[in-house]
Amino acid sequence: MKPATDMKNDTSKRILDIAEELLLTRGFNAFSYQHISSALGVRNAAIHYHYPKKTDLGVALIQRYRRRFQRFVEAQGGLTPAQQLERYFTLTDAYFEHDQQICPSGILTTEYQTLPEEMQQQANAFVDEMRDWAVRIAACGREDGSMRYAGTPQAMGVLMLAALQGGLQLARTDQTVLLTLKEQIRALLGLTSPLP
Amino acid sequence: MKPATDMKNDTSKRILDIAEELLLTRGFNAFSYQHISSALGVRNAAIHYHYPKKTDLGVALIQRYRRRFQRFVEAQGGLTPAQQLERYFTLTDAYFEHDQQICPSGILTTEYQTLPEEMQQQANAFVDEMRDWAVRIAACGREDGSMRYAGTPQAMGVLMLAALQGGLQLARTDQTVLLTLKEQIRALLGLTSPLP
DNA sequence: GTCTATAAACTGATAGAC
DNA sequence: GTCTATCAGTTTATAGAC
Repeated sequence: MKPATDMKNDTSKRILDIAEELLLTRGFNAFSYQHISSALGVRNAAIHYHYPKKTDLGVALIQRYRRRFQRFVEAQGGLTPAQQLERYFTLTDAYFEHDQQICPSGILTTEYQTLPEEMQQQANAFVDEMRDWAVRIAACGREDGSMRYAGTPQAMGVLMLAALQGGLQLARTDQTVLLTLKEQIRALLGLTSPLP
Repeated sequence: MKPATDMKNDTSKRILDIAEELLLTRGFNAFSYQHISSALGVRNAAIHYHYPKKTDLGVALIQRYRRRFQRFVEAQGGLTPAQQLERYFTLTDAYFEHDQQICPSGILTTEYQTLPEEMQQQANAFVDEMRDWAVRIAACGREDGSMRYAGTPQAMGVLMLAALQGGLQLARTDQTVLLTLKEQIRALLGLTSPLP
C-alpha cells in the first residue's frame, strides 16, 4: 500500500512548483533550468529528464493553471455573484502577498510575442476561460438584481479582468493599488464593501 | 551651418528607436544588443559605445518616455476632460496597431523584479506620472459636471490606467478587447461615444 | 532518475586598431 | 564612431555512465 503522500508529490511536481514561482515573479524569459535545478538541489540534466524542452515545461505550467482555475470556478457554484467576486479579489490579493506575484495571464500576454506557438495556444485558451468567468459573474449579478452597472455584462467582465491584471502589475510600484481597485470595482457594480 | 536634419537624428537616437520597438514587443529581457546592431547594420561594439551597459540603454528609454509623456500631457491643456480621455484612447490604439505593442508601464511592472535598481526607480516615477494624469482627467470631469461616476477620482483614474494597461496585453489574444474597454469606460463615466 | 561531461549558441561587455 | 577580435558567463539541450 502507498504512503499517505500522493504519488504525484514527486520531483516532476516539485519542478512545476518552483517553475511557477519563478514564472510569476520573473517571467518565462527570465528564469532558466539552472534556477530550478539549484533550488531543487539536483543537476541540470535531471530537469531535462522530466521536461525535455523548456517549451514542455511552459505548456505543463499553463495546463496546470487551467485545471486549477477550472476547479476554483466549479468549487463556488453555490455562491452569490458578489461572493464570487470577493473570492476573485481574495485570489488576487494572495498572488500579490506571495512575493508580489502577478496574474499568469499578465505574464503570458506580456511575453506573448516571444513564446513558442504551443504556449501561445494554451495562453489563448486560458485567457478565454478567465474572461468567461468574469463575464459570468457580471451577468449573474445583473440577472438576480444584486449588481447594477452601466454597459453590458460582457464589457464589465472584460473590464474587471483587465483592471485586476494591470492592477497586480502596478501594485509592485504602489501597494495601495489593489485596495483602491477592489473598492472601485465594488462601487461600479453598486455593491457595498464586505464587513470586516 | 547645420543641415535641415536635427543633430539628434544620429545613431544614438536610432538605437533608442530600435530598442523601443524591441522593448514594447518583446520586453527588456528578451532583446539583446545583437538584435539592435543587426537591425541598425552596425557591429555589436558600436552600440556599447553609445550605451556602455544595457542598464544605461534601459534608463535612457524610460527617461525618453517620461519626457514624451510630459509633452503629450502639456499639449492638451485646452481640451475638455472627455477630449483628453479620447486622446488617451487614441494613444492606446496606436500602440496596439504598431506591431501589437503594449504600454511601457505594463512591460516595466511585469519585468520589475528582474530590472536593475536604476530602471526600477525610473519606472516608479513614470507610473506615478501616468496615474496622476488619469486621475486628473477623472477629477476635472467630475468638477465640470461632464463625467458622472461612482467612487473617487483617484480610484477612477487608477482603474482606467490599470484596465488599459491590462487591456493592451489581453488584446494580443483577442483584438476586440480594446474596443470593448473603451466603450465600457465611457459608459462608466456617463459619456456617450464620440461621433465617427 | 540522477549523474558527469560536453556541445553549440547566445549574452553583456572590453581592448585596441583604424 | 565604428571596426575586429575576444572574453567570461549563461542558456538550452544531449550522450552516455551509474
